[in-house]
Amino acid sequence: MSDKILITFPDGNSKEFDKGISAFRIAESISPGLAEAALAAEVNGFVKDLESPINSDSVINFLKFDDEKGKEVYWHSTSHLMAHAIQEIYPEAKFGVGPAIENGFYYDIDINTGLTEESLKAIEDKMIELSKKNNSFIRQDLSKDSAVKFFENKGDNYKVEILSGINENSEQVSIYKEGDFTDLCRGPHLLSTGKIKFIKLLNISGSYWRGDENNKQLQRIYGISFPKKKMLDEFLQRLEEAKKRDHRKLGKELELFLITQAVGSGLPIWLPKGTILRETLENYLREEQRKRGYEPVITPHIGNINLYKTSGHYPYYKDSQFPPIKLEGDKEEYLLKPMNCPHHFQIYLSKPRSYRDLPIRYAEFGTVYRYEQSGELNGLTRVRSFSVDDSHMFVREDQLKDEVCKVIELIQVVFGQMGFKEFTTQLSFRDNNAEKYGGDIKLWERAQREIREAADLMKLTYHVAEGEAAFYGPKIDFMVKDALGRKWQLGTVQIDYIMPERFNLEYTGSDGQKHRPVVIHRAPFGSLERFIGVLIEHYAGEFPLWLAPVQVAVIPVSQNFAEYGKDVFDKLKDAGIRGEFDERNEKIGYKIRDWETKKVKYMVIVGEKEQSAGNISVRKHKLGDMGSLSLSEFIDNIHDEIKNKI
RNA sequence: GCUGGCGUAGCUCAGCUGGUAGAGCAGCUGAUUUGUAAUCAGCCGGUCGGCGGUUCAAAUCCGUCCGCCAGCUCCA
Repeated sequence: MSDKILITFPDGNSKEFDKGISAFRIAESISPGLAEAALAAEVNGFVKDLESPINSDSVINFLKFDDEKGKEVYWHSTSHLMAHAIQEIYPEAKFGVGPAIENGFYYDIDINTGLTEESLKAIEDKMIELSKKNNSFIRQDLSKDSAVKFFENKGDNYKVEILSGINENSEQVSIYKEGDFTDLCRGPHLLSTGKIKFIKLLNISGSYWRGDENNKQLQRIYGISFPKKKMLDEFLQRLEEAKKRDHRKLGKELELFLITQAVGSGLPIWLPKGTILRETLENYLREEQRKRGYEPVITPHIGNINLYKTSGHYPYYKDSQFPPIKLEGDKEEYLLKPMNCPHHFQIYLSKPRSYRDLPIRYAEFGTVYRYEQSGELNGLTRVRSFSVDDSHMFVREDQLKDEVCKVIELIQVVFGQMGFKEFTTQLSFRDNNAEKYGGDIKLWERAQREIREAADLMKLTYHVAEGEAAFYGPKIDFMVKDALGRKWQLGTVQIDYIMPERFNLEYTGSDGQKHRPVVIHRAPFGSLERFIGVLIEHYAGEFPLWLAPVQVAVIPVSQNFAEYGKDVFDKLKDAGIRGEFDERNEKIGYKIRDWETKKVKYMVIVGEKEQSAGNISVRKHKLGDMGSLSLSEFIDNIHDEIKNKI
């Protein structure tokens, strides 16, 4: 057997090395720069420590900080370093889990002291101190039993619990030691702590052990780290920028919506400007739906509780509904509707249906009410009253897939129009926990198959999330991130074989027999509130003209030109353009600044020059003075921009 | 719902270890009549989130409730 191995690099070149050589030595042999920058190595597709020996012919790829997998190793190692620092400061600390996440890392710890901002600073300082010691991360493989003994001895009962959950078959586990700190970990890690240079601990929060609210709540510290100061600064800068896009802040500044205790938590009020935005979106979707054969309907905001007992929602979601309204001296109870479907089913049931009638597509911007937990409420993205751009479509079995494809097409059109390029698509399927779901497993399997086939036909890139289905059926969810990187579900398509049975929905087939339609629940926006919340952040409040509540501000240079300005303003208004006339007694610089901060796209400025020439000057948001042109030319341009939804 | 943080004028915020509130912006009034991101002056504006308590005295200390923020849990 040869004591040489052949190492192949990403560029296709290969080179011989001694058997058992570490990835680090290979990197060194290429260049000191690479050895310095490499954080870990991907050997035949597996991420490994740089120190781990390579014993056979391999394909190797060095991971640096700009690789996602490299970052993961970097941040994971930082979480160990943080745990080490915590152990130094709070020797009684017990450790939960501490993974790398999308932006940084966290560690869950159990200590008796409540952590504060100052404790974070202290931990941070200690981390820097430990990093300077440049301790090596040393991996040790050992049997599960001795690992259990080790952590029992250390008093780390959470680690012991993790070990007891590790697959019976795997006898070997690994621990990593760095200075005086040892942690259960499958790795891989950096060579040493000195690689971790710039650290920021971001926030503290509670988190239930193993994500179960019946367990003890641990303290979770989130943080991030970088090899270069500039990267940390840029990251913090981006956080600041993101805060400026926050829809709660912009919603207030741009006077789009209001949430006030006087009305109630999670009950948003649409201000005039926000209402323009919302109605514009609604009208846009109405038109897209009209083209696709949807029929608008309108239903009441409350309904007899029996509707929801029939549907099965009431028992499932009793706790997250506003309590029923009981009529005095009457046995009847009404529910603020938590969803629109049962109402729409009544429309279907209102007369006999033939196979020729299907598909039937009822659409409604229906406002629903759900009593969300107080800790969940969040601006417009999580509220207690929201309006679903809902539709329930009743289709024959043979029409189902085609109809789902049509819905996906509509969602793609809508997201495309809004410029949402970065959204994820998730197929939400059931898991094995039968209690969570209603209906026959055979129907579920069929529905999941249909959904997957439709998603493939429409060339969606998706991932499957088991256990994320609704209780009545699987769904396709379209999710978008907000300014702070939190994922929100917007559009959704759900297949439902169960409600049709519960409500005894039927149609007469060509064979003269009764058949059961399939129901599709779908909403491209999802909820108007959430969608607009995310949209505000997406555009940072700088809406495309067709959506902008104020499209043009008309600003006379001084009050001497107010009359001419008013005339221009009236003509814009007659042309259907949403404008405001700024006749305040202020200097022009003041007014320009004001409209710039309000993110109004066009300012029309008129003074001596314009009045005598009979034209206008245009200033564009962020771009400045665009020169002068005739009013009619300007109106044509604006009309084009609105029509083309640029 | 849970853990932690926060709650002072419409907005953004100051107010040290207790001595009963302050700025800028916004608003109003007046002067100015202005040329592409803040003209000047004056005025108005707060039961310091609510309720209890400690104290001669509470925005400040304690308790409790409410709300907001971050995360966890939940999400038809």
